[in-house]
Amino acid sequence: MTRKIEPAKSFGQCTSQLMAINDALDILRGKWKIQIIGSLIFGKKRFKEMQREVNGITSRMLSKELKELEINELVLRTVHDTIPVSVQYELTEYGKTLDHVIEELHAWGVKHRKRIIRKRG
Amino acid sequence: MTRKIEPAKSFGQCTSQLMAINDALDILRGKWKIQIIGSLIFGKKRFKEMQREVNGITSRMLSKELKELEINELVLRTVHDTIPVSVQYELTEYGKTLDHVIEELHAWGVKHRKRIIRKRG
DNA sequence: TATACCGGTATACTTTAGGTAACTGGTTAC
DNA sequence: GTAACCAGTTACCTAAAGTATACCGGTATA
Repeated sequence: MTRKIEPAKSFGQCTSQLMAINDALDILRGKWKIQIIGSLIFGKKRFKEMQREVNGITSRMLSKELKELEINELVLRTVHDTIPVSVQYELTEYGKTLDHVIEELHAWGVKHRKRIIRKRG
Repeated sequence: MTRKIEPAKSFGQCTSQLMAINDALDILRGKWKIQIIGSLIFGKKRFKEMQREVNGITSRMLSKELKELEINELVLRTVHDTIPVSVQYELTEYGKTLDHVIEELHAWGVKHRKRIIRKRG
């Protein structure tokens, strides 16, 4: 579940910096979050559509993760009044602000991966 | 992952991008990693010194996490031949390359925290 | 002699993340 | 009428992460 955001404790800037970092990490943490965000980057998707795209995810996990992302206002869920109902998920503008974070994670991850592979020969 | 990456990419490219991101996240994963790195940012520290600084961590967890960081070459462990022995931990140059990632996480986390707190009133 | 610091281990326990599989209520197509 | 698609939910289970507590050999302090 999402870690509860706690008020800054009195002993210093450092602690509140750590909390901010952990707030960010909490949102990206878990096996599926980044993949789900990734699958929404190029546009709206329906539930089953995402389940097909995000390899190996069960409906239970997809549902759970999407709820968390929705609570954090990174993802918007829209129910269309068709018959049968269709449900669209999309990144909010706010969700898109994760761009830079993901970009940095990616850049570092690529370097790290190269380094590890080099060591192994 | 961002818009500068062309939409017409293969599934394979996407997967390897996800892997890189997850490689990076894996290293920062867990309750204590960032705090430990944080406590080393301003210089070398001894084991107990870190345990005092990283609030609430047990020696078991600190030991475990430091080992992982050492294996990933982010932290260097040095045993000094004093009596009794003292052990110093420090960030490697490689470890310091995480600073951009951490900076982005921090920047985003701060905004997120403000947003959430504003909503609560 | 007792106490506390150092850098950790060992053992046992609880909590959480995530997986499995079955099922819901509705709709459409064969 | 039965099979399949949609958008999920429910109950149960396992493995990993994390906690609690005690302990180790060695040294230093009172």
